[in-house]
Amino acid sequence: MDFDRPAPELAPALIGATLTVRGCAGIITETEAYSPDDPAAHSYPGPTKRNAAIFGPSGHAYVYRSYGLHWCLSIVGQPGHAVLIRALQPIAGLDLMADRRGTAKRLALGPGNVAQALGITLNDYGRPFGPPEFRITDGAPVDLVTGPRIGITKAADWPRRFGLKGSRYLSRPFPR
DNA sequence: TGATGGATCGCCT
DNA sequence: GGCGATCCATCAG
Repeated sequence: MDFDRPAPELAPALIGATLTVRGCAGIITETEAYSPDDPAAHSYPGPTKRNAAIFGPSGHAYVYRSYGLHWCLSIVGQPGHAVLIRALQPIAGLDLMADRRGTAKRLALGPGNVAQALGITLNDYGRPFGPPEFRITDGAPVDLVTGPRIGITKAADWPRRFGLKGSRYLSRPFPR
């Protein structure tokens, strides 16, 4: 996987890839692209202490807290570019995920749930993807669906949400 | 130095 | 479908 590219290219490329984190793994079914020219992106105001990882090397994790209580995981592309992981189809470590989630349903649908299921916290801020226990591996080519983004107020209608076509493992359906 | 407002989720009706 | 929980970087004064 070549991470060193703009988010709008990297986000669709990640769909169908497998994300492995410390014994848990899932197929990436939903992503959103955030580029530095995007008013909704955390990198939009330029580098700060909080978003420093987005301006660091590609293929690293950018972790942030959402609404004061959820962790969310993004993957850094070119400087200033990041891709939010919004949903996974769990394929390994289901018991551990269910344990962390407190339920066996919707194990990793929605960015907050993905991070919770995988045990992602600020400890993983800036961590590189690559080692066996923390990596992303390419999947077979897949069909995609595209739509407006979720949960943001600025430029929400930019078609920068990507999903695995026909998947049951989406945080929400895509509009037609 | 204080106020503000999110790349959300789950429970309640 | 509507709302409360709860943190902290950023911005205004």
